[in-house]
Amino acid sequence: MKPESRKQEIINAASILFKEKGYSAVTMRDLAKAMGIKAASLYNHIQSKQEILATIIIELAEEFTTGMNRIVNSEKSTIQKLENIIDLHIDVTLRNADGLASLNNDWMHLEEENLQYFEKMRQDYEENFRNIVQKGVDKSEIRSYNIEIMVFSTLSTLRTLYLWYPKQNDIDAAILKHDMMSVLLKGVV
Amino acid sequence: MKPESRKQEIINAASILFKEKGYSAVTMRDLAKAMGIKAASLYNHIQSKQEILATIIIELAEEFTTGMNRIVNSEKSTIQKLENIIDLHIDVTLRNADGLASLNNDWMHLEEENLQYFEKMRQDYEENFRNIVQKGVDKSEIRSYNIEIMVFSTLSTLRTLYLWYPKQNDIDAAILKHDMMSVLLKGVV
DNA sequence: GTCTATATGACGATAGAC
DNA sequence: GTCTATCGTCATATAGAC
Repeated sequence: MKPESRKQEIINAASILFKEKGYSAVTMRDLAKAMGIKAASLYNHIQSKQEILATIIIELAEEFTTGMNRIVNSEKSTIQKLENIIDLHIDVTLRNADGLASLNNDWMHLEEENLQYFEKMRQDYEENFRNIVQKGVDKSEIRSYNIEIMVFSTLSTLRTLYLWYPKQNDIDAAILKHDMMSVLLKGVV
Repeated sequence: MKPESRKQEIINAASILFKEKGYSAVTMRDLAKAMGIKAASLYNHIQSKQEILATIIIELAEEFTTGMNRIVNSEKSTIQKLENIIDLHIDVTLRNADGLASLNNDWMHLEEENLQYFEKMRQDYEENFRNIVQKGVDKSEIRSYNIEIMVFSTLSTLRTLYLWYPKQNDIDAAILKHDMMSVLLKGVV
């Protein structure tokens, strides 16, 4: 275990609570109680409740953006790119499943610049995904069903991994990746 | 247009607001403003904010339960049953996409009996789904990937339809059903 | 770094006039 | 059926002692 800063401990505790009840329903008193301190004491480590949410979401969104950019710029086949995207989602989910709940369900409570920044990253991510699938169809690497439905279907599954994976006790990450690729790609290839 | 009761108008307006910001972040004052009246006036038609949430969610959950029971008790092949489940989700989504946001994201804010009732229905639904897939694998009607992953993947996509379908302008319901079946089932059959 | 005390405002909901 | 006025509670956040 690396020693965690008090701020990071707060963010981790908040991620769990936000996952259970959502950002708006979690109070600073709830969070303080989970940390074993009083609400006022939280403000020695963080500036606001909003800052906690932004830290959780923006960090994760940037991970996805970085990962997707690397995949897009790689010289790989469409199938390999899709495999890398599945990999990316599974890796992030394993590392921070709790935070992904906020990214998926509470992004609309971000304020101003962070909201715009997040929405831009999400839009770019989806567009990159769509372009990869489209190019695969053009090159006859994958079947030509409705592109939107293929993109939507795959992304829905990957985005919901955070809800499902922590409930599976004894499934190995490597096996998960393999089976996930089979199920998601066999419908497409 | 059928004439709607004032209560139903409130529930419909609430469904839209809950979809946009989530149950906890929507105030009775927000809802009243959307209706063009004052917050206090809402209470002539509904008993509480909680009652609105419960009405939205329980009604939809019962639709899914009824539909699933009919499918389970039918004498059809596994493939046909899966097609019927996809049909069910698309039909409910077309009829009440806004309400499905609450069912998916705000069920944890239900209180007492309604929370238990909902959780029981959801658990039964997933178990019925899993049993249909399992039986299909046993009878070699569908491929034997990891059952949990197939169930999770399909259900994730169907449950997220409410987010995606309203954004697609000109896609016909029949075409949607057909392509959705292809994408979801070809990965399985 | 945590505490007590508190400022300031918003929340869900009710009472009673019209 | 809608209004104004208001109650009691809880929200985020700050000030300042220890």
